[in-house]
Amino acid sequence: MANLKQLAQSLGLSITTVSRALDGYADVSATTRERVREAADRVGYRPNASARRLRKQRAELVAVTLPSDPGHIGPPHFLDMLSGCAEHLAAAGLNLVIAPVPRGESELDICRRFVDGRRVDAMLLVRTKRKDERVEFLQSRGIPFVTNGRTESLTPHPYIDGDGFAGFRAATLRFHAAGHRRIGHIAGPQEYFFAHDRCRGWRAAMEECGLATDLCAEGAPLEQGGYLAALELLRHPSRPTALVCATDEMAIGALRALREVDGGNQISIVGHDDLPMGAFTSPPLSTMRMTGEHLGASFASLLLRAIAGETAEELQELHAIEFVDRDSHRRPLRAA
Amino acid sequence: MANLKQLAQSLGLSITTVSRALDGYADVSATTRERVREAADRVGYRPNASARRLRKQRAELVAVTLPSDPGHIGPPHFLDMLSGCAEHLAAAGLNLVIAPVPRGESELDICRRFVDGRRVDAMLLVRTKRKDERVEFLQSRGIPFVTNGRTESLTPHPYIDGDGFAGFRAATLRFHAAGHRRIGHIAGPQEYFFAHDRCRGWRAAMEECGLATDLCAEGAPLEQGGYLAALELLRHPSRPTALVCATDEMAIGALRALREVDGGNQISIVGHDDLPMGAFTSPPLSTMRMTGEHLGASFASLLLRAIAGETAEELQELHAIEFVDRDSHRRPLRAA
DNA sequence: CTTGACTCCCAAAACGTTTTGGAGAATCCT
DNA sequence: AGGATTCTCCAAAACGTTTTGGGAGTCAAG
Repeated sequence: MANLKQLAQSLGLSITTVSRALDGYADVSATTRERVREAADRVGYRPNASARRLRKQRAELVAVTLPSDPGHIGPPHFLDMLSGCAEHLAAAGLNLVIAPVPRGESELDICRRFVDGRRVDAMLLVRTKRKDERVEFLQSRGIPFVTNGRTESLTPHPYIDGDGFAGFRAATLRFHAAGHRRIGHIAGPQEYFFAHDRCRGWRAAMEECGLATDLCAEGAPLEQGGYLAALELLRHPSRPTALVCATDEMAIGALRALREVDGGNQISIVGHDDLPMGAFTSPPLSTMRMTGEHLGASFASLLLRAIAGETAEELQELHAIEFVDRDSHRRPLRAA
Repeated sequence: MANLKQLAQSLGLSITTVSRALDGYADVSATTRERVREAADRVGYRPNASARRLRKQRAELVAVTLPSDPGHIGPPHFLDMLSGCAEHLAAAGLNLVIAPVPRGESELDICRRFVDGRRVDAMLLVRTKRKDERVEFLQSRGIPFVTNGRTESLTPHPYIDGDGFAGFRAATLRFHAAGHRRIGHIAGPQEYFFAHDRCRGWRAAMEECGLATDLCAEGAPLEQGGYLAALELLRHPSRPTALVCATDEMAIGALRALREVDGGNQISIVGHDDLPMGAFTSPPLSTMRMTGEHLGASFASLLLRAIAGETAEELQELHAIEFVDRDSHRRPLRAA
């Protein structure tokens, strides 16, 4: 409630001494240190954050930009991730501000505002694109940041990501091993790294198996996008018998398309993200997800290490993808 | 990139003039104003946020505490709500920081830290309890805040909430009108206002219809809580034929219990929240939700008005509840 | 020529903290 | 006793902005 000056006056000490006592410096005697601390507790003194930030030239803040483009925000785990991240950051004295992108502004504008206005010490980026202007900007400014998702940036930067290539390759190979030969891919917008990475994984597997890679349709990473893409693949002269979908939401849209076209249950399907609702679709949606326990904490920890000055190469976490097998990936394979 | 001093020097002006030019004061000539603005643009000058905050005695920050108690955080819309809220606040120059509660600390501790450390100008509270110590604290400090959910606080405070009482009363009456006589309620923890409010709505309807109110079981507001509560009600000598559940998650748990006990499909059920996954349960879950378009924006707007000094009474928004009818509320009613 | 109003600008204070660079007193060593 | 060392403490600067309270200069009216 009070400030340092008043507290110092009431104790008959200088501002300096009170400040140092509270910070536990050794150059104030144990006696006065205790006296100061007790008085501070009694008055409920808390240093004024703005003043400290100005003096220490640190904002004690980190921002994460929330993409608002395609209707909604990431998987439902996303808030939990953010929350875990914020909690971990808070333990290091950093608060997390969420920065949605208002219409008419770009994510780059946001970064600029936060960085150049010295509003934050570091940034968190999600939904990276293969060529991501935010990354380029932050690199040019030399401000610490971690991305959730890789980019194709030539100079390395810290990230945390799932190995979509390996995951989608494995899923495709598994379909092949189960006898499928016409395996389609429902892809997300290819400017996003994750979408392109997953697409590459599918393509790699198909080529390893000597199969054609024409059964691929791209759509918005939403239910509707998956629906439309699936309809497109179903119109193909030789229909797919299995579908590997870039996201669960798209997979759910694809399920709707399958139901409409042939009553469903004919075509195997697998998604990615492990959305809770996947457990309730019919058939229950088989899916994949990034391994790892406390992703939010990892994210935060990478950022803290980046702030501490570790080099980008040490700060790249690529997590394996694991299958979450339910039912949709093992529809009976009928002869063509 | 530069600060006011450097910018002023490079222009041969005083700091004062540059500052006032940028803020558009009338006491600097149009000519110099333009000159300053153009120079500022060229250098990419942005005022240092910490300095401004210190001087203006405003943190330009708002915090929302994220409850971490029961495993996860609110309905999935929650992040969208927060995002909309943050966007609206940002337009007024306020940034939203999310403040999850670390283990070992209470939400009250968080409020204290943020408020007494002058880290925020206002607060947002979610998941209110009937008697909420955070509300009491903020009221005692006189800092603006808005809650998402009402409380039983004697002195009024700004809130935005759904009319759970009316919604659950209506849902119960509808079951009664459909011929149900043994209508059970699966309640959330009664210390939460929303849970108690919804329970009261059910109870009021039952009493209006002259029905006993003993078919009520309380549980954690999670799938498992609903499951256990449903099992409890199903053990009752005269089983319910319909179930009104405090949340969709609990309703989904109840559906699982029903499936296990009698193969499901015998008992009508309705939840609240309109979780996306409700569309995929079997039977598809009928539910309710708060009316209103941009809840996040409303939330933010209430807060801005609170900061502007409007009185609490003008800042209470109670939204009607609307039904989202799918299938689970109209199971055939069999004779007892 | 003086007065008052108006225009454009600025020096300095203030916000509340942290940190620098000592100062004075006590203690230790020789 | 005298110098070196250690222990406590503090005055003042600094962080970068906004705001206060004028100060010159110009112009028109008296």
